[in-house]
Amino acid sequence: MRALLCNPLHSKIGGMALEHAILVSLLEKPGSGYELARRFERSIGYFWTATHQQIYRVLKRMENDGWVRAREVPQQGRPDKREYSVADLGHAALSSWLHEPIEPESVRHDLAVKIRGAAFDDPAGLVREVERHRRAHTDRLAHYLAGEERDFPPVPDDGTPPDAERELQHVVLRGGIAYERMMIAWLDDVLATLRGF
Amino acid sequence: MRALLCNPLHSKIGGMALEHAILVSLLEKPGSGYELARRFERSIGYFWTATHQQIYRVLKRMENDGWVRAREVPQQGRPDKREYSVADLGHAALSSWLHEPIEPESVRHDLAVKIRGAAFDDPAGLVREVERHRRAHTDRLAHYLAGEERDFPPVPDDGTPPDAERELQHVVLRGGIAYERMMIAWLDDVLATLRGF
DNA sequence: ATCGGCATGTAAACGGTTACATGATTTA
DNA sequence: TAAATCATGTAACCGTTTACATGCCGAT
Repeated sequence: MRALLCNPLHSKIGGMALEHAILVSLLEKPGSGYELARRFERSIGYFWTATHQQIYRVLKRMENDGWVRAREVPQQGRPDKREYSVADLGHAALSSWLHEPIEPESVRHDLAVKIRGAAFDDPAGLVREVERHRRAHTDRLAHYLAGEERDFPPVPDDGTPPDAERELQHVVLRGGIAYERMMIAWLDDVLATLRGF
Repeated sequence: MRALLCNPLHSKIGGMALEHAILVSLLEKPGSGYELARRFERSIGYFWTATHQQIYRVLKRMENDGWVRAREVPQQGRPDKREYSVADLGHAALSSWLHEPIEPESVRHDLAVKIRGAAFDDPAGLVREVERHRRAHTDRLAHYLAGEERDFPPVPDDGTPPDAERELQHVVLRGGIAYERMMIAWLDDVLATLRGF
């Protein structure tokens, strides 16, 4: 018996958000592939990682699809660059992605696997590794807090209308801060547990 | 000029933790591919997802490598199954993975991309989506809390030595609980921000 | 009879990672 | 003169996702 083909037209639901992350970043500010790669090591990169190879490949595809436009920018003292900005098609693609629901993300949490695995090996041996992770998270927290102070100083409410772009960047950053604080507290819990053996 | 080959012997640092998640799960309790797939929808699956196709493929590779052993188990009223358990080589592989450091995981956070993208579309239109996510997280929290009550009831300290396997499973579950609580609080923050426009 | 659960797979497409590659300019 | 930064790629590999596929059993 033949199986039914049941997906007529709609291509790839979910997944593949790199395009969208790039669109958002280019809407916030146009830039070259190189500049995007830099941003993916900072702001945007805190919740979506990508390497320059990936970015160049995807950028090329997006240009072919008419999602972005490139402009040659001659520079002095530096190689020329191709500055990308979002075209109407790209803006529309982002908009339709924003309107389709995505599944609450499935987690990949190596450290949790390690912690449960430690029961069959050497629990105390994991302490150093967990401490390393705790340090990484306190570093990131400090970095986020510094960024918050720098970019989002408290403003007295003077009736000026809120800037959506800015407010939304801030609430995402607050999410990062909450995440790091939660992780640090949890890793303390893990350390206390490991040291109990 | 020729580039130097600079990785002599060690294959793939990082990545590829599915093997290790399977090893941990099989150490906790031997089982068939099908049973593992079930577990990856529950307990272990809360911090590492995998489909049955992936599991069967990896299981076969692990069997070839001598990491796991299969035992044919005839069943009545059901198809026979191949029950896997961890071999010495697998235990050793897990142990060496546990001892090598891993990078604190890089996050992939679709929703954060959406939230920043909403500034260029319709911020208010995201409210329903964020509410959906909030509901998913409260459901998962309730589920975790029920599991905690069921599997980890409070025990008066009567001097019996702590069970590492159990304690470590519990601390991982507490991590899941802390994560869901953090997410719910943050999503409330996001909703308040979105409603402010 | 059909549906859901048990049980095990193959194959294609896609996304991400790593290694390799080039070449200019500024700074130490 | 060496290292770091700017700038842009190609190729191979590997892991993940999705679609397709089979067949038995028990319950409704």
